[in-house]
Amino acid sequence: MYERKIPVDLSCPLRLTMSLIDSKWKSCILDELRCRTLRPSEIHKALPEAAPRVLDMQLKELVEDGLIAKTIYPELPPRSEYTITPLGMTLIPIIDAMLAWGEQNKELFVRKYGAISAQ
Amino acid sequence: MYERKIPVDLSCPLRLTMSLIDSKWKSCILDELRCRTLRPSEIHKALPEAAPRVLDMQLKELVEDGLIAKTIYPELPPRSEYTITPLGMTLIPIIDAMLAWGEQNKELFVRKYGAISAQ
DNA sequence: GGGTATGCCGAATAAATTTTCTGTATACGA
DNA sequence: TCGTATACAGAAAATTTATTCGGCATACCC
Repeated sequence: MYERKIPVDLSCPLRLTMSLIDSKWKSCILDELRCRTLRPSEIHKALPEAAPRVLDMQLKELVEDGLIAKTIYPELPPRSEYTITPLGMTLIPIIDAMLAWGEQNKELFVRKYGAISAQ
Repeated sequence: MYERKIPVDLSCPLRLTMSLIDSKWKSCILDELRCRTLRPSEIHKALPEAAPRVLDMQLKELVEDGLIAKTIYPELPPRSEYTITPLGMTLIPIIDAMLAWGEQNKELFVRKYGAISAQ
């Protein structure tokens, strides 16, 4: 993946948690997998705005971090599935809180930035 | 600040919330200001690992987003203070949840990455 | 004048992340 | 043989974010 040159201080619990989910699509992936199993192609369909390569990389990192699990079936054509792990499930309340916050305060920022806009 | 070329879809509530706090130090700044007013120099002291220039920029963005407020006193030498706003306070439960999660699962990732390490 | 302290900010550089493009592999069916 | 579908991954380019460097302004004190 990416070799960091500047280490991140993961002894700060806030930054540790952040580091696991603050890539562009990780929180969305966890949200998609919260209560269903999806194949890679289905995840791509669910998040069409994401570049497929990035989705693949972030899925791999989520697996490495133990937040989701991957099952590979020895079939042809190849088939695999992603599921959220018990550890990943413990992040869902945080995802939910962010979803709810965004929903509640949406109008404020639509007014400020437009529905689809720059940060 | 930074002019984005690729717009972010803020109509997704999850990504909207994320976009407000996923810069390197924003969540830490909100945590520092959660129950006290701090001067810029005090924020720098509280987060010594952050490059001062970055902290300044992220403080400015947090003000623009209405999550913190800045008071400038017309004195010399100049003095100013940052406070969290009521809107910013509504994010504190999310910060808290991430703090608690990181605290609870710290050992898992210390084993994996070391206390201070790459993502 | 020279040093301190405060708080900003422009610009260049460096690093990290995302995006795009391309290529691999396998077997099925037309 | 050719096209389809599935899934994965290397490499370069583009973009975004972070870092470093240097500078500005003001008034105080020595």
